[in-house]
Amino acid sequence: MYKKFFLKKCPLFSDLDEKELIKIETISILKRIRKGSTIFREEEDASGFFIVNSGRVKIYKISKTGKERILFIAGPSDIFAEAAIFSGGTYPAYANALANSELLYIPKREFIELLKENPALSFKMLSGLSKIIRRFNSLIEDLSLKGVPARLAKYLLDISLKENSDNFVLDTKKSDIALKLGTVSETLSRILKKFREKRVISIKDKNITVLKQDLLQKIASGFKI
Amino acid sequence: MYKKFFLKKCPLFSDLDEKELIKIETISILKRIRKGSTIFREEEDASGFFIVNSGRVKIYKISKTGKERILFIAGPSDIFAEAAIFSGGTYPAYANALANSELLYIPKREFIELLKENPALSFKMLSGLSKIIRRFNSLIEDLSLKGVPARLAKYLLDISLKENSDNFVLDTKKSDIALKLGTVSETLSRILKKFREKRVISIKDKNITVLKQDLLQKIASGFKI
DNA sequence: CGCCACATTGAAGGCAGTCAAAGGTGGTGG
DNA sequence: CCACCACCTTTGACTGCCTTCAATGTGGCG
Repeated sequence: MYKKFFLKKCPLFSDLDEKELIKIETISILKRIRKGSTIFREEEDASGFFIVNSGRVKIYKISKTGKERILFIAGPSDIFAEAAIFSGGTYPAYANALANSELLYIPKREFIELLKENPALSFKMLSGLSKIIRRFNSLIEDLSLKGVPARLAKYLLDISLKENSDNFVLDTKKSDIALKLGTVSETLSRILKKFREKRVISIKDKNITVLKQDLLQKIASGFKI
Repeated sequence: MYKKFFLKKCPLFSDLDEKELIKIETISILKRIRKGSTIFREEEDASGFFIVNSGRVKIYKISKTGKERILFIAGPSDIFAEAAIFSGGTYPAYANALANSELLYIPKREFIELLKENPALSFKMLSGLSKIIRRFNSLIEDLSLKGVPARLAKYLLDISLKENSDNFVLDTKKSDIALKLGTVSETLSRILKKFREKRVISIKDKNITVLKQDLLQKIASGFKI
């Protein structure tokens, strides 16, 4: 069936056998979410977690002053809110669809039942959760050790690495990239301009070419340009 | 036996029964670490994880510029480096003893064997890991949404809550507190001075009294004094 | 007493956020 | 097909927080 195809692509379930997959498939629910819709809010009761089939979902916090901080943008085959279901009964952040999205919803109650029956699944999820810890760890490092130019440099290098090319097109609007980097669009704009002036990159709209990868790497590790 | 007593206090194992505890006890090794000693370095092979019996251990990163950023100070019954053993084969940070410390070391290989034989253990650990994720989540929130005065206010409130008193003595030197709050001692000094001037707290050396808890709470959530 | 580590204070400078305004750019409806 | 609108992006000016550097203060201990 349709859903199983997506389950297989999710690292959390990638090692499961056919029988286990079918079980998860049966308890999961396919949800179509319209762009801009809120999937859940912070403090809301966590009734389950999600896997992204298609589209993009932003997971974010809002400060008392109304400022938004994106923790994570979940794309196809990413899962989110999975930590919520073990400890605490509420979601720790907001989730909102950046595009029309197709999500697989796995209800907490049924999934926990499943875990109890399939202990091997627990072990696999341990590794999944510790990957999240790694990601948070690196996010903390980024936030506390580096300034915005370094975070941006790292972000660009990451894309360049993933696309395996010095030339790539941003798939996110710049104001969202800014939020993801923990800054605002104005600052992002200025720093991109600086990078361009220093001939570190060339940029035309969303089209970016890395001109000096070595320098960009130095900037990513804190070097001031 | 001696070791089991500490295992029980650790949230990760709090749900385990007697038999499971004994098993972990048998594979664990008691280590005495002298103040100032390095327990492991970033990128080192992760051969296992630790539980603090007594003493204090700082987990920190070092930036390219040599700046130190404390991620976490582990005290009695805290565990650290547990995420390292599931994903990635190396430690993601440095660990150094702030005081003479007694640690319980749980070797990775044996522990994984144990998990395979005792699937229920995995399930219980899931909840432990997700608690850690919650903690990271709140750390990220602190770092990215708030300024130093707010972080300091929260830090003081946390201690006050833990000690269950408006009056307490700092057990850490101020320059280390500064690092933990992601700032430097000069800034910490200035903000403490400001708090004192505004009569939010009174402070004499390491002795602090919270005078206006409500105001301190407002500061912790972003209010500017 | 004098050293050492830690703490405090002052002055200066930079990074980044906010506010405001002026370009784009794409989509919609007339 | 064009005009308008909404949204995004860019730029400028300003402000404030925090860091850095440097100097001074303080307290413990040999």
